[in-house]
Amino acid sequence: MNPINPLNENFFHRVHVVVKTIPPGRVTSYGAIAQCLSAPGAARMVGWALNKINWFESGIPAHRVVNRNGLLTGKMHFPGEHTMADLLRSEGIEVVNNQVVDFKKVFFRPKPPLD
DNA sequence: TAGCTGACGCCCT
DNA sequence: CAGGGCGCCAGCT
Repeated sequence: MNPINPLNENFFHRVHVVVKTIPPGRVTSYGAIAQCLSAPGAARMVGWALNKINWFESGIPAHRVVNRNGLLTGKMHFPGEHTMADLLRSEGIEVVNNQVVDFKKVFFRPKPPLD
């Protein structure tokens, strides 16, 4: 394919792309995505980006994105209170007390779209 | 138009 | 050890 200009695309769009690359049964952190986009510290924006998208409509597995502690901080924004946890469990991820068990093991480090 | 907020992360006190 | 504050970038009001 033609060389996609990563800088040409808004940070917003890039976040969506990266999150989509997260395989089932794996999770990542906001900071990892932000850092992946060469924007360390912009982790806030990552979660904020997911908030404005229709994850179920866009097909973006936002439930696979948790905070640096492996805590399901974004679950409160889901329609159900345990929707996020339920989705993760559905993929084989253990979730206890709103926290991903063995977060380090299921942690997936996303790579830049440019590759 | 300018300012504020926001699903976080790391440093300082 | 715990709590509070600042920084990140871009969309909203």
